[in-house]
Amino acid sequence: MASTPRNTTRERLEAKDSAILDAAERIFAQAGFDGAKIANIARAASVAEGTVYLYYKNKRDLLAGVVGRFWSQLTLGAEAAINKEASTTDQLEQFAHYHLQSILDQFDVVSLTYRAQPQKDQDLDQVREYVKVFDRIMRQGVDRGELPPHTPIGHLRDVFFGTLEFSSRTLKLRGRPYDHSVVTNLLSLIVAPDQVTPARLETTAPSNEDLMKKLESIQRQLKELKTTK
Amino acid sequence: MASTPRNTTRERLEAKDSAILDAAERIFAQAGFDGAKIANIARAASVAEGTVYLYYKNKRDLLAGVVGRFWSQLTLGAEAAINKEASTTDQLEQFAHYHLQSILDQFDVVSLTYRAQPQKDQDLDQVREYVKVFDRIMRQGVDRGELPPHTPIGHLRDVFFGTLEFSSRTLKLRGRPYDHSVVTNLLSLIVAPDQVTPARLETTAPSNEDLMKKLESIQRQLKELKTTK
DNA sequence: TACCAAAATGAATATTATTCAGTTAGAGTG
DNA sequence: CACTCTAACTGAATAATATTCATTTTGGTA
Repeated sequence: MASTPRNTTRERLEAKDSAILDAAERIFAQAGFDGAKIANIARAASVAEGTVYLYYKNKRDLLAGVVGRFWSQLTLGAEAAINKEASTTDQLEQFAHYHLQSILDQFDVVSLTYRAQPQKDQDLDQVREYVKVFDRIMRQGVDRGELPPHTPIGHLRDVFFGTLEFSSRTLKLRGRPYDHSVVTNLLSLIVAPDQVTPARLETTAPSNEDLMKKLESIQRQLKELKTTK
Repeated sequence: MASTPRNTTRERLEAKDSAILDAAERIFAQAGFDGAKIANIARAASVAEGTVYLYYKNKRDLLAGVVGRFWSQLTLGAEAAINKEASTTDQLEQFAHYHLQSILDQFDVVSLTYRAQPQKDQDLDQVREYVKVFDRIMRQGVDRGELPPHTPIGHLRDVFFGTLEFSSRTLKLRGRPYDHSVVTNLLSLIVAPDQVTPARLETTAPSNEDLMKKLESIQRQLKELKTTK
């Protein structure tokens, strides 16, 4: 009952909790929610099966622990990756880059996030914290006058995270690695056009080759018209 | 062995399959994947538990059946909801409206989609079919000259579906109904600026971009001519 | 009608998440 | 240091449920 209870007991408990989460993360990521057996997780963490249930109410709660820790760490990493002195555009790019890279890197854990939020239960708090990183950059951008005063931050938040997540799935599906054009493209949509060097949609200015192709197409259609007539 | 085997046996089987899918959809949507018991689904479909396994290899396969049917029907509905004569912008708006409305309406079934795609297995074919609706509109838009020739359709596809899906989650989370501003906002990002805002003043000599626009306009007029014949 | 294969049944089996009665460890106390 | 008491831990027992399979039913065909 010391007034400074920084005893080793707490440390031991936290270490064990950590070991369980480590094992669970590895096995969940590898085998998926259904494929992961509590018996295997317990063995990997060097504890008895029953011990897992002293730390987590059930399998789903254990998953929530894994996923929550993941997003917490992601939030820390994001804040480290963003230079708060930089322009809004640059900060957004830094964040988008960090986010896409991270969710590609740990795609399996990210996928588990959906299993952890059964329908209408409240979101994981840690995910909500992470999302606030975006809101902060945007609000700062408006305050600084680098974004229009009526910027619809809420809408753009869904554009930002939705696009990056779907892009990551597309890249994974095609077996492709990180692709920065995804980030460039997204940014050109979100921030005012004149703040991004390349044109909107990263559409390169039409080359003479493009013009020629278009002309050939028109020529073809003219020929068709003439023959149908 | 009739050459027209439109016997009642096949119909009976299909009706039973349908009944099983109906029951499964209802119970999966209501209770989630884990909460849904095969026993309940079988009872709701008025068949024995074993019968379910004559139609589907296992519970996950049954879920895939439910989800696949859902996206197939969505594809049909989308094609009916889109006026192929309308401008690209209008078609996109029709599709976005239809999509957002649908995934809000049947949010629970949509959520199940993720369970049906275990990690690195190939996507559900029916989802891929659905996505093609977007690609078709965009390709048509480029061909018609209503979109720039280098429009990054692949990227924009992720923007489109990612944004709408995340927006639907946000709306559900907040207990909000369908909100058309989501669609408007998204479209203003995707379609070329000059289709939403007035063109800027051009004081410089005509660029390739200007030439291209002129050509595109001509092309559009030619197409119209062709179709009116 | 009799026959046969396909379809259907549901009790039995197998797999696992979860519980709990019993055991161990280690901090506090004299 | 020995003793006590509680919190932490254990793993065999339990419960829930997905899946199987030996048996029965059905419906088309000769």
